[in-house]
Formats: sequence, C-alpha cells, structure tokens
Amino acid sequence: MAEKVRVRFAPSPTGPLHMGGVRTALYNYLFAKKHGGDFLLRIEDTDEKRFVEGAQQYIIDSLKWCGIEPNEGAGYGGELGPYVQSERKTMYQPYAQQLVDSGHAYIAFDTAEELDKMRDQAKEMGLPNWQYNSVTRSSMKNSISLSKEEVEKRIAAGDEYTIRMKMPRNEEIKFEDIIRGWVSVNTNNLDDKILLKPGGMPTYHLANIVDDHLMQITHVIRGEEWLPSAPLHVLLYDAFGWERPQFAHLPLILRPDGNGKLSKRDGDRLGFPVFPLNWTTSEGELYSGYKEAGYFPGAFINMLCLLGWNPGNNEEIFTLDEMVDKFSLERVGKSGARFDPEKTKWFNQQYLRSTANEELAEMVKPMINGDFSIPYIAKVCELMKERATFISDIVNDGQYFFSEVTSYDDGTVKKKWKEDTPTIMEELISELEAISDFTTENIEKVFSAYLEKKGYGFGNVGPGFRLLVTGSGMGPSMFDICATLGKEKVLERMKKGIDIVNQLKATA
RNA sequence: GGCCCAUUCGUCUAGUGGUUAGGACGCAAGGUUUUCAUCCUUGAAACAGGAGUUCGAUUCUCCUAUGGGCUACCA
Repeated sequence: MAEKVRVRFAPSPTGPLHMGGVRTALYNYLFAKKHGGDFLLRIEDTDEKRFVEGAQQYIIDSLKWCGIEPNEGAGYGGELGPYVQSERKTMYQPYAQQLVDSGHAYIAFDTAEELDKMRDQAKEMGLPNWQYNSVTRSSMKNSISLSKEEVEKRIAAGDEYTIRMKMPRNEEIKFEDIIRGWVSVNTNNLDDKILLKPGGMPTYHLANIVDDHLMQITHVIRGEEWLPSAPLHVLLYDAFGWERPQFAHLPLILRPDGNGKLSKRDGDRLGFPVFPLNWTTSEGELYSGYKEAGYFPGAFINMLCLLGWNPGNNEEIFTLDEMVDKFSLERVGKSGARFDPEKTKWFNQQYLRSTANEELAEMVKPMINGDFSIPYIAKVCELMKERATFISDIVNDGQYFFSEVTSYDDGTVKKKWKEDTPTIMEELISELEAISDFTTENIEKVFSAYLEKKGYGFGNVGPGFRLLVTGSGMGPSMFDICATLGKEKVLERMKKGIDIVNQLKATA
C-alpha cells in the first residue's frame, strides 16, 4: 500500500478529445497529484481502422491548455515506454500465448465474416444476442473444438487466427470499485472476448491489462462505459497472476437536452463547445473548442471538476492547486451528470472578474485594431469586466473605447433623444470644455452642478450624453468613460454627434 | 432482448434513522445604481412509486418504474 500512486489517462486517437475525456484526465491528474504520484498519458491506438491523423497531438495540446499535463507518457517520455500501443505491438503476443498455454485462452479461426453471419442468423431465429462463449465455442472453429493436429496444420498453412479469452462458466466475479462499491457479474453473461487480433495487434482488453501492469498502474480511473468489461479485466489480472489495480468508474456526462451521453455533435447543435480546442475534420467540418470560444482554461476545468464531484461544502471556485488539495474519489458521485452550458458561462464570468486588469488587457490587445497602450486597455477592462462573460464582450460592448462612434442605438435615439436634448448637449459641451483636469471626479462635479443649476434630473441629460459619446444606451459610469476617453475625444464626439442624431431622429 | 450501473428543486449537488431537506446555476420579485451589469434581499422549486425493517424513514432492504451504459477482430 505504500507503493507510489500511478494513474494513467488512456485515450484512443480517433478524433478530438471530448470534454468527458478531459474530465477523466482531470480526475486522474488530481488523484495523482493529491497522492504525490505519477500521471501518465498512454495512447491506445490498437484499432488501426479508426486512427485519425493529428488526434494524438490534439490530445496533448488539449491537456496542456487545460494545465493538466502528464509527467510521463506519450510526448513526455519515461522509463516504461513506449507509451503508444502500436509501438508496443510485438510485446503483446507472448502474453496472449502465455494465456493460451495456461488454459485461460484459446486460438480461434473463425473469420469476422463468419461471425457476422452467425449473428445475423441467430437474430433471425429470435436470438438478438449471439455470443462466442462457453456454450457456443465448442461448435466454432478453434483450438478447443479442433484437434491439435488440425490447429497446427492451419497455423502452419498461414490461416489467420485470433486469441480469445476462455471465459469460465458460471463464476461470480466480484471487485470493489472505489466509487460504486462492490460490483458483481456472473461469467455466464460475459463472452469470450478477443484478446489478440489477427496480425498480432491486441484488443483494448489485453493491451490495457498488460500495459497497466508493465507501467505499474495502481489505480484505474476511467469512464463508466468500461464497467461492464471490468470483470473481464479482473479475470485477466488473475489469469496472469498479477495484482489488480484499484478501480474507479466515473459517471458519464449527459447531454443538456433529451437523453443520452454528451456526444460530439451536441455542442454545435446546441450552441456550446464539447471540445477543449477547435478541431477540423479531414472533410473540413469544424467542431468548436472552449479555447476559441473564449473560455479560460481554469473556468473550463473548474466547471468539469464540479460535474460529478464536490468538496462537501459550498465552495465552487477553485484553482487547480486547490482542486488537488481537496479532491478525493470517494466524493465523486455515482450518477450521470447533465451538462449545463449556462453554468459554464457563469464560471467564466467569475474567472474573468477575478483576473487582473493588466492581464485582461494583454488578452484584449490582439483582438482590437489600433495602437492602444496596455494601461489604457486595462482601464477599459476595469470598467467593462463586471458586465462581461467573455473577453470578447469587453471588446464588443466597449468598442467605443477603441474606435469612433459610427452608429447610435435605435431605441435610445427614439426614446431618450427629446426635443430639448440638442440644446442641453450644447450646454453640457460648454460646461465640460471648462474643465482643465478631466478626471472622473471633476466631470461628475461639473455635471452635477450643471443639473442643479438648470433644475434637471439625470434623466434629462444622461442618456443623450451617453448616446453621443458611446453610441449606446447602456454601459459603465459616464464619468469614468469620459475620463478614460479624454476630454478631446469626448467633446469631439459630442459636437459631431448632435447633428447626426438629430437627423436619425428626424428620419425615424 | 440480456447484463451492469444509477435515481434529492428545471440543472449541478449537500445532507441525516428524528432537519423549517442546505448551497450554486437558471428563473421571478424588490432594493442599490442616471442606464446596463454588478451587488444585496426575498420568492417559487426536490427526496420517482410501492412494500418491508423501525417508535420513526429522504436515509436501510426488496420490488416496480424511469434513466444511462455495455452487449464488435471499437476503444
């Protein structure tokens, strides 16, 4: 028990990494760091048909963006590599053979086509679930039904064959899952899974057990979709005589609407990303990512962390380090969690607001045209951050800080630009012109004095003022806006705007 | 169909053999704010159903229902 915790995230490179996968990686990472252990990345590319170019790099890039980097594995090196299963291909055959020799597995010559036919026939006869198992195996072509000579002859003749698990009959397999407690399955419900495919490539089941053993994995933390095959894996550990790792099967992430688990198409259909980074398929189809949609990696991770886990109190904003500190598998829930895009936005808003203005400014800078200083942009961020969810909101809602006003909000023109507004604006211009030190306080002072002098309420002056300077009907304090923009720019906009708005009003 | 897993407000969830069943998102109302947003206050909103165990079950057991996963020479 004193052994070092070693966990792995083992995706297959069949496309972009789904956010459910990111959460699995995150929980593995948190668990490893919490216990001072290792977090490895292993690429499970044993299905050559489903290999997708670029997927492996995408996985690495995604984890990096999220800040949950492995300290060992594909792309990171380590003593127990290689960490890409296709590169380990030759290692698996001897293990499969060992199982054949020990009577835990056998050689089968049935082709995929023959098996398909078998299943189809069974279905026609009203058996929806034909299985290669302890009752059917004796009527199939394998080293159990065939004579030793026949088997040797076929192998010598170059017949392709698979190695199958010889699933024992009527045995209760039990194992303790950290999240779910005791799970038990009768082997009668399990089939003789293929362990080694023709050509020597292992299936997931064999590769995963062999690699986890060789890589000294202590805890297998993976999605609930693996729960049904966990008994097979347990049996394999036992057959090899290896110590079993501890298992923890995570609940699935469900789609926000309707039924079923979150799938890659749900996102863009419902207007939120399901992937960390943008991904374009070879056909040119784009799946959007959280990064490009403007999310902070911290917010994304924070949201994922709370989707299925909670610290037991009411805290919900955590840095990665805090997550590491508080995380425990025991507090992971058992039931599937429906994903809520709205809450994800809320997390982003929280992160945006707690990010320093200068830091925000650096992010805003590449998104705007024109040469603005960081202090200036930071000031804008300070004013805008409370009403923004994304960085892009600062840019879009605060565009009047970065470009001239070219349009005026329709509703405000109609409702707030009154008969006497032009005159009031002219007067206000004169008042403002008299200010030598154009600060928030001074502007406010002069503005208030003007209101008092004329007996106006704020409503008589404010909306028109805002409209001329920003083109908008809403936003931060006008005094802050003006101080930020500077006297020259404010007066210029006001003078220029009066006629334009008068015309708009006339034609409206 | 078979097997496995699950089930507390709309959603994420806390929680205990005896609680006014708590929080967050979202929603609604009010307050603050010249506007918008923030912020504050308040509100509506849940233990799937039925048996059993028990003095007492949301909590323990069983059944049903519902949901989910798996059922490949995919992972």
